[in-house]
Amino acid sequence: MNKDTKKRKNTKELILKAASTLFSEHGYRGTSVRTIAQLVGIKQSALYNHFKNKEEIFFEVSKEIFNTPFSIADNSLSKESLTGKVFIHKFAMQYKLLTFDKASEKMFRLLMIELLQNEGLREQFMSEFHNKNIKMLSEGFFIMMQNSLIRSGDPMIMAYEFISTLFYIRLQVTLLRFDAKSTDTLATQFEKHVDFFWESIKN
Amino acid sequence: MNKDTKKRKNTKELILKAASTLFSEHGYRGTSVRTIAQLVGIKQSALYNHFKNKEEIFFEVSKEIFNTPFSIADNSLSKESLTGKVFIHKFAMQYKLLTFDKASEKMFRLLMIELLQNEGLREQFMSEFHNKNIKMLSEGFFIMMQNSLIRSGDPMIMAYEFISTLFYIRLQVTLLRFDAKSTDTLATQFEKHVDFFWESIKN
DNA sequence: ATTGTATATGAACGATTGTTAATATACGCT
DNA sequence: AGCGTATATTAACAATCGTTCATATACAAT
Repeated sequence: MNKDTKKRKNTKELILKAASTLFSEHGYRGTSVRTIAQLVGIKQSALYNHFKNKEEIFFEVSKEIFNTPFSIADNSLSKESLTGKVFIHKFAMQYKLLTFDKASEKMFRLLMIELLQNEGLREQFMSEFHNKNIKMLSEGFFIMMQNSLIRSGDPMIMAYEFISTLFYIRLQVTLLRFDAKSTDTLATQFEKHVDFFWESIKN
Repeated sequence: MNKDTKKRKNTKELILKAASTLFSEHGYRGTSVRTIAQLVGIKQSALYNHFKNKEEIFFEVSKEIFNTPFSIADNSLSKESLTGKVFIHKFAMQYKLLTFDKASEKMFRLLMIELLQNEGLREQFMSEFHNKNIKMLSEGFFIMMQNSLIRSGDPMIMAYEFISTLFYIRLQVTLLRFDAKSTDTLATQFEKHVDFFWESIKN
């Protein structure tokens, strides 16, 4: 009774959880409302007590993709960036953490699967995933440059160079883990990238 | 009569062309055999005179993805890599060319769309797109190192750093062009990457 | 206890899917 | 000219899709 009550209460959340799992494995089109309902343990018609339609379920799920922010807050940036290599190391480790975090991984997979099928997702990818990081890193490198911690150059180019490798490693990890393959070879890749990159820009 | 004859003759090719366009825009699941047939100008049942089923059409199309090799042949590598920056510049320009080439772009889109839905594509991506390039570049950097053209270090890490940014730019270009947006900002990004990278490794 | 509300089920719908079979048409070959 | 082969059409199929509706059940509030 008590269990049932509890179960009833959070059906909506269970639906979202099931849907996010299925969407991140088979995409929007590859996931049917019947499969979602089955994973929750209800019939498909019951879904419509909680959501208007399939699209709304996907929309709710996809909102989760970009609300896992990097923990380096913008205001502490100028202080952080004075630490030079520590700053970029910290950033890379955050990135690594998200790469191997189960929930983040799921959302990253969903993003990759639907990136070319969903214009809204593309725009969010550009603004939240790319521009935001480029901006933050550019500012960091600019400050480092002003304090002669690194050689002079275009901070945006540096940001590009730095983030692109992180992204590439993440994509590879995601692909390997999707097939339950080992990511041992890539385990230290993030750190190696930080080392190489810092050698490239340091004064 | 003559025209019709010609049309008849290459229906199979027309199907593949139509299918590759549709698959690269809407993915495998998002493309129906009726839509393919419609684009060719025939009824869907006629497709089955040329292909066993939908999957076979996709398979034939996807074979095209990885058969656009980089023109830098393996045997000329050791000679090429002695040119140092010229070598990596050449490589990057090849990459840029493919990025903006219509046919290559289409195949790259298809690859990205189906990457997480098709295990075979993932494996090919890893072996053809990743490992092959890493290997070629690693060997190049190794030779440059032996000839003191660049600073010492792990050639594979260098290869990683070099290819990841190229890939990241290509992905961005592909996304922007998918929405018919301008890629002006990214036009010189490849060259800037080469310059930055060479500064990072040169002796 | 009764009522109202929220949530579940079962059944059905129209649309679309990939595929097949019977049939028609056009072409090259002898 | 006629025959055989290749390729087209028309029609239908079973399956699956997202969605709706009438109805049943359980819970909270009165």
